Amino acid sequence: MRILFMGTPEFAMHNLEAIHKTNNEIVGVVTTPDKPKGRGMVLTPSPVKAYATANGLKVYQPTTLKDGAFLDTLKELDPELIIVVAYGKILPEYVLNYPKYACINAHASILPKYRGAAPIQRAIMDGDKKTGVSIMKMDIGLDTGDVILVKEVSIDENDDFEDVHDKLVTAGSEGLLEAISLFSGGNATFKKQGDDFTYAEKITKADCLVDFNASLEAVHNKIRGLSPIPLAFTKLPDGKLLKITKAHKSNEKFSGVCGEVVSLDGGILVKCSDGTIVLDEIIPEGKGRMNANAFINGRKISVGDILG
RNA sequence: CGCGGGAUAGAGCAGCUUGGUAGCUCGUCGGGCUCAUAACCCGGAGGUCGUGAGGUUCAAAUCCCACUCCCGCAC
Repeated sequence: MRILFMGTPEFAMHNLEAIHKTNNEIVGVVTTPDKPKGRGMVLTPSPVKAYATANGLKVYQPTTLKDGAFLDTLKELDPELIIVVAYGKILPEYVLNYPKYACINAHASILPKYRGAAPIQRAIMDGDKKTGVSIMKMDIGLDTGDVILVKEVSIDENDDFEDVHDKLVTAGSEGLLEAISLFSGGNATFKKQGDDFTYAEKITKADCLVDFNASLEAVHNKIRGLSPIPLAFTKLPDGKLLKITKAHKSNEKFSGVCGEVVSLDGGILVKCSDGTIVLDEIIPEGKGRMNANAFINGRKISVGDILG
């Protein structure tokens, strides 16, 4: 099958790789233009572009699809199926309607829950026990298309964003390959999503600030849902930022106020409303990641300090 | 040339402002105490202070210059 792939981040890159390894023909790869990124604002290609380039696939990086100029490229490549995974741009109707089969999209949630930008993080932060990848036929709306199939994965007690992300990459690749064969066999079916939807809002800086007045469960969910990127953080008494990369729950109870460092035995133990969160690995402002003991040994924190 | 921090013992740091060859916490090794211990006590090993047969100086981890690498923020 002649496939046009559209995507940008790492998640999409892995899906592209999975499809590329099958005998389907990838007629082109569309990704967002290179952007100045990172320290020094170096122009950096997207993970999808990096993979495509390394494997000799044709890469297209239109600034916009709205002006219709992309239609020429579309005609030239003449894809039968367009697969979109986290591309980052809204597809105009002329693109959606072009391919013989459809434009399909892999979205990292069990639709209609968590439509939008940050489905994985939101699911973990909400304490969900499972999530999944939905393969849908795209329409004009945001993640509103009819669902073709869903692959579920579990969210385990201590999974962080990266763990779930990796599970979803695998599930997503399987789902896409399955969908491709459904289309080629003429067996694709579509199911309306219904009205019971929720949105997974983009993660903001405010979402990343840990509130130790919340429950231990909520604090733990936030930390793991945001690790290893963008990372939950709190503030040290001197106002410096302290990002938290790994933490676990403790049943020990301490007296004190929420956010207080109640012990340094085995990690940085911080009191929450109904329990104690143990910070295992952190990133102090201006430093790299280090385990809690290293930070403690460096005499940067002591019992009684209030975080937040 | 987006903003900023950093490079000192295996790890995390102090010392640099007011130059005089290095210190703290942990780990590690040996010994002791103990029924026992990741606890406690005693002792030891371990550092070209990122690079430059650079500059200044009687003397540089410390001041000046160049370079390399690492990291945080922002995006």
